[in-house]
Amino acid sequence: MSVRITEVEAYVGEGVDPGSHAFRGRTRRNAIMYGPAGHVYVYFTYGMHVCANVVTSPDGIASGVLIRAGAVVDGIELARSRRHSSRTDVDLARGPARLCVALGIALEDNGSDLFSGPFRLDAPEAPLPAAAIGSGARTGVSGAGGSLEFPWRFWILGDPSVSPYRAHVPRRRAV
DNA sequence: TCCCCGATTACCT
DNA sequence: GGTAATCGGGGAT
Repeated sequence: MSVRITEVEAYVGEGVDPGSHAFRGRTRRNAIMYGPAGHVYVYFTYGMHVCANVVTSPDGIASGVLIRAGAVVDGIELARSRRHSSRTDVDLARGPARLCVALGIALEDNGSDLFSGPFRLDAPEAPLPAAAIGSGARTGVSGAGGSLEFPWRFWILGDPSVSPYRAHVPRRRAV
């Protein structure tokens, strides 16, 4: 099956981007981010969800682009069977964890190569004009990393498969 | 070891 | 619009 990617977020590396898993340096979890570009960095979060990034920098330098949402292009029956709780087709891959379920991306796919592994990334048939792409603060990232200091969320304007923007500040435990 | 909280989602009212 | 679910990462002790 395939999706057309409609929303992404960029994360760069060590000591530069406080929203990045690699901000504090290399760990077992983020090791793939430090590898060569074109590999998939998959991580587990909230005790139940999996999200996927494409590594975008040369070997030794950490970075990644989180794939946040997509619209199913082919294989919609398969996507529906994987995303049983999805009420509408537009929600099948609307959100980073939902997208992984729809595409069948699991933790064990961490590190897979987009040029030789089970997943592939194609260029769009026709590039979108810049005016069709929105940008802003990243979703769900606390602190400065989630502010407009790092306006590295990009989405296709008006596309219904783009995940809803959460403007609220992450909850903080009351004193 | 302990402990807080997260690159979220589904389901409730 | 609010919140429970659920567990591993990694900083703190």
